[in-house]
Amino acid sequence: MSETERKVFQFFNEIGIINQLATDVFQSNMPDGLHVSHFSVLNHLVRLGDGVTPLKITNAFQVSKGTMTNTLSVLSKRGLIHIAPHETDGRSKVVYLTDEGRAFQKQAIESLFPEIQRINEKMDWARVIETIPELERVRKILDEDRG
Amino acid sequence: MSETERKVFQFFNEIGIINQLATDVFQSNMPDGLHVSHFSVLNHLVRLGDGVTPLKITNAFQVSKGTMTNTLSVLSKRGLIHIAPHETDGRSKVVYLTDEGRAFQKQAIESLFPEIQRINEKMDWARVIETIPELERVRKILDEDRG
DNA sequence: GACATTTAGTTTAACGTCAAACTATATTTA
DNA sequence: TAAATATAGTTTGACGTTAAACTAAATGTC
Repeated sequence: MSETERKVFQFFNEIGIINQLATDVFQSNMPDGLHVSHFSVLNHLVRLGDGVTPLKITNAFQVSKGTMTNTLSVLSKRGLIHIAPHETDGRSKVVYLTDEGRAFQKQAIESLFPEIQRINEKMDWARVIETIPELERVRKILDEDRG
Repeated sequence: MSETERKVFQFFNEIGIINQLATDVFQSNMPDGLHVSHFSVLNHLVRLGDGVTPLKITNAFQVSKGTMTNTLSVLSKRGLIHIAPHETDGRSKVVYLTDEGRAFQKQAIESLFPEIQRINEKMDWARVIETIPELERVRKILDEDRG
């Protein structure tokens, strides 16, 4: 194992641990029976636009179709999205955010602000933010690379 | 939402996506019925030393005790670890790596090297590696911060 | 146009994970 | 030392996720 390989492995290891810790914090801010994965779908729809098919969301998240069926049905039961038949394709459906869904996404993000503030003393967010361009680069390459 | 808050949110979002993509690659390199989580425990034992109680591993991974019971039982059935009674505490146990467990951990890491090489053309690993110190800093702060 | 193939979404069985209840052993306290 | 409390690990029920089988509709091919 070369030094580079060791470091690359360490990079992904750090990413994994940070993700777990951050996800736990985020999850603990989720209400009742809602999961981070539910938020993620809402967030995706807000940021990239709704009126989109389940399959498109499935591909974006690189998740199985069955998972998305389940996630969307929870969101729908909660009234956070509305699922309509596709206008021209009888096999397909179209997913829309409801006002409640948009409100929930906004509120979920804002619920993290106190958390961010609280850690502010220890964490130099400016330096953290400086790593974003490199992380974006990595993310894009991995994303393009997946089969 | 301030610019900083937006960026912090973006940081964790990038981390999450990278983690998902990388985990998927890693998972697809796992044999038969083994999961990344199983590897992670083996990796932890190799790096930080075995001869440790299940509870200690549980705390390190910030995972429920039931989860660890399950993970360790799979690893044990596979012969990758050996679970012995604790010498002085009748409630407790001690987990040891077997030779097979060590070999598996080594092999799992090495199975990623071709993957790393393959992406080499697109990815400037040197720049990626430069982010590690900042990621370590973030990880340590989040880790200390958890309740 | 009929039949085969592809595509979108659902269902099912298995498994990882969690929280909470539970068992067994240690420790504390009275 | 007896009873209460705390601790280590297991079990249980619920749920997210997966792969694979399945249904229904669209597209391609002859």
